[in-house]
Amino acid sequence: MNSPSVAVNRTYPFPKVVTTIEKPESHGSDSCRFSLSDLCDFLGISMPSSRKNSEFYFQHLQFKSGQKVFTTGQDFSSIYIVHSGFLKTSSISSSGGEQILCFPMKGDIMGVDGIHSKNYKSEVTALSDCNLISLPLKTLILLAREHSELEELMYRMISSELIREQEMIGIMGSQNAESRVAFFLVQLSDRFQLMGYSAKSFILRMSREEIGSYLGLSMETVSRSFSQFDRIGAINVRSRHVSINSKEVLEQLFKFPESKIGSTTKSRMLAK
Amino acid sequence: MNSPSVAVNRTYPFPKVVTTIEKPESHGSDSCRFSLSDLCDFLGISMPSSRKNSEFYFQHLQFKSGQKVFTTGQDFSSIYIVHSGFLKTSSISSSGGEQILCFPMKGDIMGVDGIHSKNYKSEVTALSDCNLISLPLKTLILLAREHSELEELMYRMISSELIREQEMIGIMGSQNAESRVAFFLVQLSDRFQLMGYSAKSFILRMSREEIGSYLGLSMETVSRSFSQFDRIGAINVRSRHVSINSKEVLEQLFKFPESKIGSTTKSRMLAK
DNA sequence: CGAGAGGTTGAATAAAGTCAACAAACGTGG
DNA sequence: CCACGTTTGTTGACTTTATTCAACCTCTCG
Repeated sequence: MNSPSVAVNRTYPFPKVVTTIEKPESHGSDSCRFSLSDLCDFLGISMPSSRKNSEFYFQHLQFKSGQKVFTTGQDFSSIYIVHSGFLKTSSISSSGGEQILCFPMKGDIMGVDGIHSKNYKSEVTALSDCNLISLPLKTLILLAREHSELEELMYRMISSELIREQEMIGIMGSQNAESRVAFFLVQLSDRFQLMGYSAKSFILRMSREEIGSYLGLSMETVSRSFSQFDRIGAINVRSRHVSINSKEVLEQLFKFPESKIGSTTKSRMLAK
Repeated sequence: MNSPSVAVNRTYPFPKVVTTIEKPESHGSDSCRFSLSDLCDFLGISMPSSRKNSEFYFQHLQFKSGQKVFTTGQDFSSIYIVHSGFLKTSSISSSGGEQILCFPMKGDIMGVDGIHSKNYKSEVTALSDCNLISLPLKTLILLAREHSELEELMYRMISSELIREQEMIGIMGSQNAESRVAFFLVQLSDRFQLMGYSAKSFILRMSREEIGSYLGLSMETVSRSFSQFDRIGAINVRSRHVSINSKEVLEQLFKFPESKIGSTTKSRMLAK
């Protein structure tokens, strides 16, 4: 609970931001400590009655754009919650390629895959300056025992991650390129709305290549889909600036198609 | 804790097995009740010290091939552990198609996606006669509080599910058809070995179509890949009977390829 | 203002999906 | 136990889709 963001930064230096690493003391001390009451507040749950007056602190870490929060194989101890900012989580495939798994933002949980074998299976990189809350699993479990609301929320957040991944598998398994890109835009728009930002107009924090990896497509295909959506008037894209003119059209594009069914299968379905 | 498998069966009848549903009492009572000590034994953990002499039972449910364990949208209360048998979990996509998510077998956990909003997001169907242990979440949480080994195992099992799904996303996002099919075979072989069955020769419990859905491929493509592997001598396939001649070759097929990188990306990687 | 990273677009290619026809396996009842 | 209908799996020919490659554009930021 001492020397806040330094420890993390030092372990996984990132070229671009080396110069900014050595002055974490510039954060006010209250920007590095996050009380239990702050946490409960942030998560929208009540304070545990048993700790109403306890001074209990979590680490509140700051990351610059480009820095890694943790990397594949690193020893696990904490899960992280995004307080602000945008990130990407990725895993390295057997043949060395990067696979983007998700783009965490405010309220998202990260690092759960580290629980299983006590080392992270994925890595997380900040796509913008970020504030994260570090929740050591041991602490969390102890707190959960005396605060069932927190306990339930933990399980629900993890379950929700699982559902998100299931949805992703479904999309990758059955949707064509345009439909995937439409899904991405709708998902992002919904997310921004939930965070209180504009659902109609936003800036992409990730590159076309990262979007492609996330969706299982090549960068060129993502770019072409964007251009196509722009052409039909559903959106306006100008490099990373996106505005959505018709979410309905995007939703149609997302829900309608469905390739890869196999025609034998299809005709047999109709046969009944 | 009464009328064991009936309750589940009655709620989700499956045409094919209707005749076998009405006699669940034929199971001996000890085949329907599964003590805490049995559970700990099965999971490979010690008994909680606080309950060394407690008579505590879980439901031990039997399902016939084809029956559904739970369906999408159904109220959540329990997670399930596979004691024996083979199953499939699937979700229905927005356009009505079935997406297979995994093929649970001995030791696997099912239903975690139900925690988030108190109703299951996927559905589970038995592919063979099965024995499942029903673990009501409430009970499990209470037990976990007084038995940290169980608590840790719970978290680890869920985390492991998340990792499995991440791997699946990686494969769907970046591997070609043959490589996916090779992965499927290797995974299955490993799994059988772990359960003490032959890793070299086994019977597929699922159809080509189900494999295709699982891997994001059409049935025809799966069939062609099988034939191809047979042709090069890596395996022998005869309908659902598979024997593996060279796991090494399959592993190569799985690890090597990697399409969908995008050539622009590729040349830029080399440029550095 | 210039270099380099990031993004777009067209043309060619490869990969997987589609359609169709057939074959093998299964199981049900005569 | 065999015959027949149904379901499941295989294979070839063709089409569609997305990737690949290459050239060019455009932002950004140092």
